[in-house]
This record gives sequence, structure tokens and C-alpha cells, in this order.
Amino acid sequence: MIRLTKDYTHKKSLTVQEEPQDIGYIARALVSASLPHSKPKGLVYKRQCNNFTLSIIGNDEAGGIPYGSYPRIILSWLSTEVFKNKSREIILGKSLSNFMKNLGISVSGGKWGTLSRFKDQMCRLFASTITCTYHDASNGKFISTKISIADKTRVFWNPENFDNIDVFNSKILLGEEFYNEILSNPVPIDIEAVQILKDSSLALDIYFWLTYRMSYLKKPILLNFETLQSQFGAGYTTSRHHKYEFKRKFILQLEKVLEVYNEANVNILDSGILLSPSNTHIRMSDSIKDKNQTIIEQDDLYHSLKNDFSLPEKQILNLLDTYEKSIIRNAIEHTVERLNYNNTKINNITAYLISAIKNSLSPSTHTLEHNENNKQDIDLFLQSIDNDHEKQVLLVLLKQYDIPIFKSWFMKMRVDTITEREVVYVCKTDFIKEYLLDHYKEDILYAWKQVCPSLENCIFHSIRNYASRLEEESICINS
DNA sequence: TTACCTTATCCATCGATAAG
DNA sequence: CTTATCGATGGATAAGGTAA
Repeated sequence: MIRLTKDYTHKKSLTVQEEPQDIGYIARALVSASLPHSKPKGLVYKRQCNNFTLSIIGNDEAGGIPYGSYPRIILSWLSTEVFKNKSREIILGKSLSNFMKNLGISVSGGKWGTLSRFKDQMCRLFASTITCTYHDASNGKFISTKISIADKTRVFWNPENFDNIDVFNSKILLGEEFYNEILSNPVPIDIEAVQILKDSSLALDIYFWLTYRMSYLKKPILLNFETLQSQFGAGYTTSRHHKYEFKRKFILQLEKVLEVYNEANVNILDSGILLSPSNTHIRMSDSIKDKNQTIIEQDDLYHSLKNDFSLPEKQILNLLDTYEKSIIRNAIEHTVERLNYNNTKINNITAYLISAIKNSLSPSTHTLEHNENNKQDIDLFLQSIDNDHEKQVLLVLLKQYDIPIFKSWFMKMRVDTITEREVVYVCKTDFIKEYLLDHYKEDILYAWKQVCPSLENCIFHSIRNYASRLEEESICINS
């Protein structure tokens, strides 16, 4: 429940149509250190917090470095869209006003109207290069991630080149690194809370950070104001006056945040704040929340691959280099689920995992640039099929599903035998067999019923299982 | 440590203008 | 007519500074 003070009731009533507990996401990298609160002077902005450094290089032509609450709102919206659609391309909306209304910002023109300032911040944000560096002091390792928010930006709302066709297709292409960062380290947030706290960039930062911090807090921790200042206090120096000022302003905003996130177990002390384990702001019942709790960080991925799956180091590094973290994580989760589910036997766990990674649980995240090649591949594949019924079923499925899905799953199964009532498929691996069974069996059977109404069942085998079952029979699969 | 101040940002509103 | 952008204004509030 959100408690509203008298100041917010008015604003709340303006956004009645919003669902309570709308879930948004923000990239973890952007929670650990914060953007400037007010207009910075130079073109370089740097912020260090423990072993994490955030530096932003602004683009002079775009105005400089983004600051204030708008970029934070845009970033949380972007992260949410990415998480929802799992696509690097983000569609902004049919107009700037429309876009801003979606974000819950009232629209006004003029030099200091919301439109101009918002436009300015968008330019600054999308033109900036944001670099995150994790410095692991224990082994002297530097992991640096360069995050460019947008690869190419098409701003259509400039009235000079107003074009009706472009208006409805305006989109930005997110930088690959930023995209990966969001997918592998999402922090769930309440969009309504963002709406309420948007007046203060500091409050937004505190909210994002607190939500993230509580999600993995296991025992109480005392954070003194000096630590907090190094993370949140953008313009304050270390002089005594400034320390005092920061403390006062921080507490003021923190109290505001706690009114929204009132389940947070926070005690404000003289020397700092005491965090105790609390419920996260997003309710436990949300499935995505549960998923988020099992987030495996990069190091954990490494250890998991090494200890649980006994992969050689070289192969692990190769996998981490080649595949998105989220894909590997999904594959691990899937494999573990499989193992626990009814004590399913998996002959070779390592091979199963690798196969899961290589076949990626989310084909839609694959690059879409090779559409032409994909079409050729599919044509060739279809030509190689002699059986008319099998081909027709595939054509039905092709209409129903996107090309990447078709390629990832339906091109990796082939009909082995067909009787009047039953069709037997052979799949390339155990993993593909399981996945087809779990996700597409109904649709495949339905497609078959359209082609052969008498059919009642559809059976899947993997090459391995099938081969061992039939022992001497050799099975030919076109690859 | 406190109260007070300046500056910049933020918000709501009005009216003007243009396009469909 | 509706919808969207622009310009201006006044008042509120946040960030950061200063004097006592």
C-alpha cells in the first residue's frame, strides 16, 4: 500500500487510470552510482562508489551531460520496455507529447516548459557515453563495460522535418552493452512510485538503490553518511558544512521514499542509516519477481559452470564471451529445473547444458539482421523434405511463428515414422526434445490435425534416446 | 548547528498558432 | 472541430551557498 501525504493526493488523482503495482525495471549498473542532480559544468562526469566507477562523457553538440529526474525516468522506462519486449529496438510512441504522457509527465511548451527540457535531456542522454567499471581489488581484475545508450537516434518530433510516416515508426536502437546489462541485471521497481517521487532526482536515486539493496540484504547493515554521500551527493564536497547539508537533504528525501516504500526496514540514526532485511517493494507473488531473486551474477555464473557442471575453465570463458549472460543463466535454470522435475534422468548433464545454451531459450534475442539468410535456410530446409504431410505441417507452423523460433526449434526435428494415428519425431538433442514437448507439442499436434484429421498423438525422441532404444537401427537425419 | 538566501528547475495554466 | 506545439507567466520546490 502506498501512503500518500496531502501534497501528493492531487497528483495522484491525475493518474487514476494507472494500475497499482505496475512493475518497471532499471539496470543494476545505473543503481550503483547516480547521474548528476543538477546541471554539471564540464563534459566529463565521474562518480566512484567502493569498487564501482561510473563515468559519463557528454556530447557537446547534444548539450552535455544528462542530469535531473528526466533521464532517470527515461532510463527506467527504457529498461522496462527492454525487459518486456526483449528487443534492442524501442518504439517511442507516436509523438513526443504522447511519449511524455505515457511516462506520466504533463506536457507544456515554452523555454522552461516540460517539452523543451525533456527534449534537451533526451538528446543529452542518448548522445552520452556511459562507462561502468567494476574494480575487483582482490585479484586486481578490471571489468569495464562501455554503455552507449542508443546506437542511433532518430528524433522525429522536430517540426522542420515532420513526416507522417516516420511519426508512427519512430524508434531507437539500444546499444548492445546497455541491452545486455538490463537483461542480465534487472532491478524491479514500482512505476507508480517513480511517478510520485519524480519531483526529486535524489529521491528517485534513493528509491532505486533501496529497492535493489533490499532484494539481496540478508543481515542488518549500517551505512554511514560518508559512504552515502560518495554515492548520492553529487555536488557536495567533503567539507563539514556540506556533510551536514547532505545529511539533512538525504534524510528529507529518504523519508519521502519511505512513505512510498513503507515496508522498507530502515532506521535513521545520527551517524548513518541502518538497513534491516525487508520485503522488496514489488510483491512476492509476481512471477518475474521470483525470477529476479535467482539472479546469478557474472561470478556466480562462472562458479556455477565450474562447480555444478565441471566445465573446464577455457570452455567457461569461451561461453561467457560468446553468449549473453541471461541466456546462460536461463539455460542453467532450465537444466536444474529439469533435474529436479520428477527426477528426470539426463544422460550427460554437461552436454545437455551446452546444448541448452547453444540453442538459446529465447530465440527472439538473436540478432535479426540475417533475415534474408534465414529465409534461404528455411527454403532449403523445406525443399529437403520429401514427405508432403510433414512439409504442410511445417508450413502451418511457419505462418504461426516468427522465423527465429521456427529456425531454433522446428528445423531441429524431423518426422521418423507416421502411422494413421501417430507421428514420431526425432530431435537433435535431449534439450530440444524437452523444449518442444514443454512449449510446442499442442501446436504441432494441432497443425497435424489440420493436415491429417485422423492423427491423435505426437511423440518426440532425441537422437540419443531413440538410437539406444532401437539399438541397431540407423537413423538418418538431415542436418 | 541553524536559519535564511539565491539560483535553477519544475509545474499548471493561459492563449496563440498550425495542421488535419 | 480536435490535436499538438510553442511562448510566457507565476508560484512551488529542490540544490546548493552563506551568515550568524
